[in-house]
Amino acid sequence: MTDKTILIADDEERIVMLIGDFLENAGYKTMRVYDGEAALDLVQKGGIDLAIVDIMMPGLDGWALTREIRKFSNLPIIMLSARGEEFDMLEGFDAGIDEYVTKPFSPAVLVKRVEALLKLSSAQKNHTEVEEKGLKIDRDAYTVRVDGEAPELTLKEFELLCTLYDNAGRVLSRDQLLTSVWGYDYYGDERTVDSHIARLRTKLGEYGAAHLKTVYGMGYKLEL
Amino acid sequence: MTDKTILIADDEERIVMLIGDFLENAGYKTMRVYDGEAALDLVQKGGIDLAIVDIMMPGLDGWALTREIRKFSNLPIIMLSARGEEFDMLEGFDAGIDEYVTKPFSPAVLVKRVEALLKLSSAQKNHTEVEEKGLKIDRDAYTVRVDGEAPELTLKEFELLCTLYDNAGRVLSRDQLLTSVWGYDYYGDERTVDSHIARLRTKLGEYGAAHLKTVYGMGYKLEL
DNA sequence: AATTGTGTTTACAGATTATTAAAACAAAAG
DNA sequence: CTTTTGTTTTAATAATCTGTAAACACAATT
Repeated sequence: MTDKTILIADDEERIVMLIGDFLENAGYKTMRVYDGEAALDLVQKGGIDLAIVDIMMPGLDGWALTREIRKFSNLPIIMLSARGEEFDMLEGFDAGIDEYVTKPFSPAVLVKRVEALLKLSSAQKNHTEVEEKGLKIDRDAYTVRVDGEAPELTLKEFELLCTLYDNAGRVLSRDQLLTSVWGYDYYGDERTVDSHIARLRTKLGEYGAAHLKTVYGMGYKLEL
Repeated sequence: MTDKTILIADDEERIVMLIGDFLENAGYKTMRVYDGEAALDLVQKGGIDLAIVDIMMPGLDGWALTREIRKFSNLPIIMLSARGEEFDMLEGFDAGIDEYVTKPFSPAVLVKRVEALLKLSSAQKNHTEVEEKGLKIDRDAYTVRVDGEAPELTLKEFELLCTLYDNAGRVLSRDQLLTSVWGYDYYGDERTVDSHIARLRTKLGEYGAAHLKTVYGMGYKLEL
């Protein structure tokens, strides 16, 4: 099925349960938390495909949470705002949210938004056929083109590259890469990432050497 | 640059101008109308690549307009809805709209949606217009021609080939192939697919060897 | 310059996955 | 009923991928 995991963060337990159940009925997996810190934790761990966050939360509120997430990820974010709450939409979109929904809302509408947003972001990813300076990824065909070449990548290499690509320009730690590519329950050596990076680099040739960068003490990043 | 023409239909002049200017800045041509009838006229005349229509319009409203357009065209349509009209959106997707945006919205978001939608639909078109060299399938006659030869395929082989053909360039998992060719309720060994692929490959001769590819760890794909 | 922490490279065994061939099974045709 | 044809399963073999380790290289720190 869809197999997408959606994070719901709101301090009103009632709301979280309502949304959560509805989304699960629609075929999504959900993770439910009641404050911003917990949400941030989970997003950092990886494996989340979309987040629904309330503006008003104790501690880390919706804005702050969004800002934190945007430091390392392009995760689609839907913001929940209560009617009457000051909500400057322009500011919101600038801050990095992708959608917003005002309470009260019909859960069905929310599900539609979730679907639309997931479709949108996956469509964007799929159609990166606009030559990003030499690198072209086709997620349907599982192929890569770089500088006219079409190197044969293995599954792990391909997924690793996709993850780096989706977060292009951002440094990803080995741990983040492991949970993103290998899964959150992977137990194994962090050097594994190094090996695959190495293989990727050689397979991507000159482009790999130039754009797949190491950040000493931090991890790796792909610069487009 | 892009050279795409976008139709904007809304009775609120302010909105039309706002969207229009923004889209033109983004490199699109725009046509602006203030009611449904005028919009329908222009679409029928042709030359429109995408339409943005408001739900609330005098005369022909957004729903009716969409329904009329859908009678003769798959034109990508983005629906604008005012806050509070949210419930109606559910029907929208069924009625044939491709995207929706709630007012108030950030113009930047709208442009993003337009881009995504145009890319999506142009990709779909490309797919049907691709000239298939080498492989020709006649679904009525249940025959295949490849490199001048006309290999005799069995039913399963033929259907398997059709499925791969319809998704050419896309990797399909064994599971996807099983449900597509054998039916969703098929319970059986995934290796079955392998066997048929093997036979297809030999029957399709050189073409099969060259174009019917296996993606390690994922499944199979047909490259035209 | 030596030390320590960190990244790279290489090689390889074990694990996973795919291919092939053959046999078992099922359905249709003669 | 037998034969033929098509389909599925199984098992053996082949190909390939992947994680780890060890040696090496490089950077930062003292």
